[in-house]
Amino acid sequence: MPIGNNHRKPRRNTPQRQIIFEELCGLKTHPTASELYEIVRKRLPRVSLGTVYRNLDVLHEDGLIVKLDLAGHEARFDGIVEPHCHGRCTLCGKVRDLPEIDPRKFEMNSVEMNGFLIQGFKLEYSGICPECRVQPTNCLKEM
Amino acid sequence: MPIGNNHRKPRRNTPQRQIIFEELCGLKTHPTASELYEIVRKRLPRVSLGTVYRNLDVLHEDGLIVKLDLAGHEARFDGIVEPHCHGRCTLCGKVRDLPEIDPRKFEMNSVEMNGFLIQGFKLEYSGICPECRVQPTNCLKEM
DNA sequence: ATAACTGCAAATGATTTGCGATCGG
DNA sequence: CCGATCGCAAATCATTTGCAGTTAT
Repeated sequence: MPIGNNHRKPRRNTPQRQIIFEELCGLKTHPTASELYEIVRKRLPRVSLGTVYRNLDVLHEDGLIVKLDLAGHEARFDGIVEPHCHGRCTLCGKVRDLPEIDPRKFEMNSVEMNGFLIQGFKLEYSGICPECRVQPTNCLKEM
Repeated sequence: MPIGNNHRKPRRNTPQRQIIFEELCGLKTHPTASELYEIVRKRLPRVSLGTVYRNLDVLHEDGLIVKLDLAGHEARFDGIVEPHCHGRCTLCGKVRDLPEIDPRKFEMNSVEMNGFLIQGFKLEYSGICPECRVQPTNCLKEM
């Protein structure tokens, strides 16, 4: 398959998918799959956790929701797809929305954003490594 | 317990811990616990995976190694504790060391660092949320 | 029709933990 | 000594998957 294969797979508009999407978008929090499952269950008592996982995958794949893989925790999901950052409170553990990165602030030790006192950050790049730029084979040895 | 409780717990210098640490520091890659287990096993045939996990925890807790919780993957470990960033290749999946962040480059769409073509990044803050700054109780409800 | 989708239950895979034995300080 | 640590095995926890029945298009 060609690079950049964005063939949208055929999707069906099932009530499960619709309700999972609706409920997620109605939240300002960042629920885990299980938390969202409990919420969705109120409207669809027979829904399964597997269906929630599968639909979150599909919605994420289609760019309709955001999947947050934050350090050392289960995945959390966000109905807001506009680019923004997240911060986890070191005291209560909650994940908060934070405004888009302001690069100049990284020079400082501790800055404030929307009342959130930022003490640290973790930055993870993605892209193409030197080897794969030359010879894009699957070299899945040393990670 | 007081904030900033850094009581160093009493540690014992076991051969297992020593060898796990040595082998990790001797690698330029970022092994998972299982990968490191296989390596350590060559010198300690009777070591258990649980011991590797427990020692990696201890070493991380004591700041002797770095634990990488990269998006959607098992944890990887790094013997280099000097601050630096990591990038995952979207083609081969390998994790690479990258130089410390250069904030100005974030303005661009695609930049290069040490031959690694950076196409995206994920930023995760940590700090104190507005509520906890006022009333630092454990409010572990909505995350 | 037919392939995407569902609920259910079992499987998976990473990590943690209980336990009785061991051993470092 | 004695409690930190070990090996081992079982447990846990999030997530995925196989399957047979269902349903959207």
